[in-house]
Amino acid sequence: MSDYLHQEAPPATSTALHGEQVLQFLQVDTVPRASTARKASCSNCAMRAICMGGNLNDAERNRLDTVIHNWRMIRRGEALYRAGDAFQSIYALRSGSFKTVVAHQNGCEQVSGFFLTGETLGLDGICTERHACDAIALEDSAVCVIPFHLLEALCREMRSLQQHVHRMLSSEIVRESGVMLLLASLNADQRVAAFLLNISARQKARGYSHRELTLRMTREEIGSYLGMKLETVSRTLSRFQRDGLICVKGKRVILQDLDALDRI
Amino acid sequence: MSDYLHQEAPPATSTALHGEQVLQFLQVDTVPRASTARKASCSNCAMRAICMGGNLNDAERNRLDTVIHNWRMIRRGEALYRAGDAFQSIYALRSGSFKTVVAHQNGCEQVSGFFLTGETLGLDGICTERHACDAIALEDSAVCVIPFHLLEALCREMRSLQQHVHRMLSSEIVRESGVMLLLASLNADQRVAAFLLNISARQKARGYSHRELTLRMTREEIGSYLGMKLETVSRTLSRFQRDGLICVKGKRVILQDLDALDRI
DNA sequence: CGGCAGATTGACAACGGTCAATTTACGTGG
DNA sequence: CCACGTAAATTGACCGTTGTCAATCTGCCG
Repeated sequence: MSDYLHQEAPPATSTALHGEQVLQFLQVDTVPRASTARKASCSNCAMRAICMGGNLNDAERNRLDTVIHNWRMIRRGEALYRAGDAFQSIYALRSGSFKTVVAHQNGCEQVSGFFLTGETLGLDGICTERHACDAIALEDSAVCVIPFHLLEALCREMRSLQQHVHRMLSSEIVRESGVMLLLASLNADQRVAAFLLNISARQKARGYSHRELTLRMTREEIGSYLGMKLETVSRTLSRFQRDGLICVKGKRVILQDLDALDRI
Repeated sequence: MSDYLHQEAPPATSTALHGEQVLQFLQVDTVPRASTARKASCSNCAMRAICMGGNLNDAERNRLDTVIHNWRMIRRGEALYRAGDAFQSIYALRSGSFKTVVAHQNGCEQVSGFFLTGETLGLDGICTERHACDAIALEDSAVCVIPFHLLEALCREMRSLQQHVHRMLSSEIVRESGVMLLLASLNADQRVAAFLLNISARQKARGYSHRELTLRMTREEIGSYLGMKLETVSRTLSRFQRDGLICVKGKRVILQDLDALDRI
């Protein structure tokens, strides 16, 4: 159940973030200024273990630094990019969270993914040189800007980086297969349970609590992602609460019985 | 509507296959022998315009030939690879068609894609070094075997090939986003219409008729892919026929009113 | 404190699922 | 070439889950 929505292969070093690293990370995060661009550095980034440079050594990470020139702040509700925008860079999420939204001519649109700290955005733009969806910040967020042609050039020189980029692309494919499975074969209860467990697992991989979640997205956005109406999401969460599986307080959800959720 | 299921960016040279190319292609196809391995060559392959070497020049294609050692016949119903198999190669579909199936512990499984001649299989295996799904031949088929580590090595030397591989991976991501949109926001009629139009567009890109389709998969497989039951697929096709949109004769479907299908 | 977006809950309807009965298509062997 | 057996497809009747519409409640921010 929990891996239907599997977002990303869990990092080999899931030894979490503690003490100094978190502080350092938060310092960066607490200088929010919309649209600011600043020098970014992988070498001393708290996310380096689970981000782009996951399987690189120090020397390699220093080379990666040369192509990651800066980072941007995106305020809640603002777009990092929009469908149709020219594709130039991919983005490593340094702090905050995003949703991606695919739209269709007739006006219908759907949330195609949620992205948490350490995950990578923008891969959809590579094939056509234009982004295929909107990426909207769910809270004030910071992203590292990685110009893709520079990354490609470096990939031609560094086997380890090339491998990482290929794995990143492939794991996005596998993640989406999981969502397809969820949408095509699970009922409403199972979808919501899978969603909660998926967020939980991703929080855990980042060293945060996997039992206390803060859902930054609305019920409507969850529903859109899961292919159901917001009322059904709300009803399902309420029922889970009545049954003692979770405790819901608005956007805060505590998972009280992970095993039972997994068995749904 | 038609691009919900968009499988692959339409090839720049959609000038189709004619005369000699098709004959040559069919010759290859008519030497089916299960599990045979033979020398493959991109340079004189009928699929070269829409396959791996799409944007390569002759010299580059010759270099690509050095990593594509052979091709394999897979009989209808047999697996090219199975979930959990060690990942070593990706596969270019030379003739025939495949379905990919993702499974889950509790026994439920879902068709995650259909692959036609010229399309590429196996990208799901890159991220974990193991395949994430089964690939099953829907008819006797032939695939070119492309050892991925050799392809990666060549990508480090050839910018154009590197770009092609990245685009291929990215377009698989975009394709799956389209399926997610379909599964989450369309009703049964719209899903079936989108499915037919998608197959039609892909046939057209390969120089085949886009009005006369031969659906090699069963109603159950279509239903699995579209997240609905086989009875609903069957009923929907029957109704489309009653309304004069299509003509159904078992696995043969003629699209009589493409515009109306698109407007559903 | 007021205004508003977001969330919850209820009543009812409808779309698609389930179960079952036939019919059709296909591959195998006589 | 036809007969048979099995898998696939079609169609109908009925039911349940989820969507729709509406009322109400909660929480946040100016």
